Amino acid sequence: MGIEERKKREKEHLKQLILDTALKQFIANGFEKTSMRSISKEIEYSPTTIYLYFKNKDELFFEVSQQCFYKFFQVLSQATEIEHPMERLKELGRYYIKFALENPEFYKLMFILQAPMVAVKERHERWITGQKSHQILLDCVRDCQALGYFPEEDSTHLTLTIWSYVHGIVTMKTCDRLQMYEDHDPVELVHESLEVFNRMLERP
Amino acid sequence: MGIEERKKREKEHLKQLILDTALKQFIANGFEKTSMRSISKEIEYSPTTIYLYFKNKDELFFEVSQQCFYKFFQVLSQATEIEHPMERLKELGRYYIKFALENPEFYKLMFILQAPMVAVKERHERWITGQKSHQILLDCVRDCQALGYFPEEDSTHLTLTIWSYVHGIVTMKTCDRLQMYEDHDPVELVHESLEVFNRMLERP
DNA sequence: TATTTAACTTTACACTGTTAACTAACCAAA
DNA sequence: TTTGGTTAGTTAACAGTGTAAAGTTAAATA
Repeated sequence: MGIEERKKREKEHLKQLILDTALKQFIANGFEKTSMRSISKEIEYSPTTIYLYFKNKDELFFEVSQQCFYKFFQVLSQATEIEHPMERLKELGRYYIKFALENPEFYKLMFILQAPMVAVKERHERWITGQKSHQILLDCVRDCQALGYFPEEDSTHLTLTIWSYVHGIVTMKTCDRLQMYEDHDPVELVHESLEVFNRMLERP
Repeated sequence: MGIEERKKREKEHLKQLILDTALKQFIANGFEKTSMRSISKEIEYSPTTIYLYFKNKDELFFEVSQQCFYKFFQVLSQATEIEHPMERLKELGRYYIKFALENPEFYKLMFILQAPMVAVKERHERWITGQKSHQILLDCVRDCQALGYFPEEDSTHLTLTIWSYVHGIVTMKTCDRLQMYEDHDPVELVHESLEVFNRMLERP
């Protein structure tokens, strides 16, 4: 029965087209200006067709965020090549910041906007994609501790603390709050601050 | 000419009523569900009346955010009583987190949402209320450095780094991203992490 | 060939921010 | 006292949003 197979393929294809178009408009215009109608217009289907493939806007953007997390994971994975865990930790920070500054709209969707989390909650699903990236950082922290760094700190709490800092500086930039430092270039501030933090990490 | 005085008073009164109502609905229902129309309904004026007092929604919520910053400033000011700057720094962190966890909608408006910053940009205005709170932290950091802590770090960069951490952990909680740590209570995680960070700060 | 099913569209509802045109009250000058 | 202008507020309207319900059309099955 190849017909059903073909139909299933076509359905999957349209679903992917919706996702790709959402992602595309999202990069181009941001979350606020990407609507069910604007997506439907671009793919030349009626707005309500999207609802045959996604429960609602939250679900759609949850799945878009999944794709972002996949890219994010790939970027962070680059750092795993570095052998010395402390160097790897610092490189992870740099890759994290690089990704966030280059893809601010992705970053907001992944870590700030409510939409995807609403979907997670309603599905009673675990936020696996997020956890996967987090695991890279956790492993690195544990490797550092095995070498004597951060003795007696709980690895989970320490990981959260490091992640929070990076998340904080990046969010500050992405949400335009570094304007406060009037005579400083925001991007430069981010990098200067990361260096301060790295020095804090390395103190014995 | 007392008549004009009275009229001016009445105008000011209505403007304040709009602001208060916006703030109130904001606390109760959050930004998303607070609309020009919902505010106008509560104060029993037509929706367009608000536009006689505020240029648009961004301006209105910028002014609401100013009020939030005032409260925020007052909370942080409590810490200035503590004499030892290192103790004061840690207490500032606790007050910061307390404020953010108790007023998540305020916090989002102040540090995450675009609306108020759009207004700041259009006004070509300086973000003074934000700077005022920041100054408390900066002063404290400088006092710490005067006592020999964090030698050779640029005080501005260091302040930004500390602020970024606190902002990061708080944003993680406020934006529901601590769900990732499935078997942990989010609020507990925040406090555990703050302790880790405080220990990092105190290392000589 | 008749009936069911799947894929999609049309229509509609209840919202949103915002603009332009209108109205009614008040105040000052002729 | 009447006229004209200003002020404060309203109504109507536009263009947009997410989404549910009902209707359509073509293909698959009995």
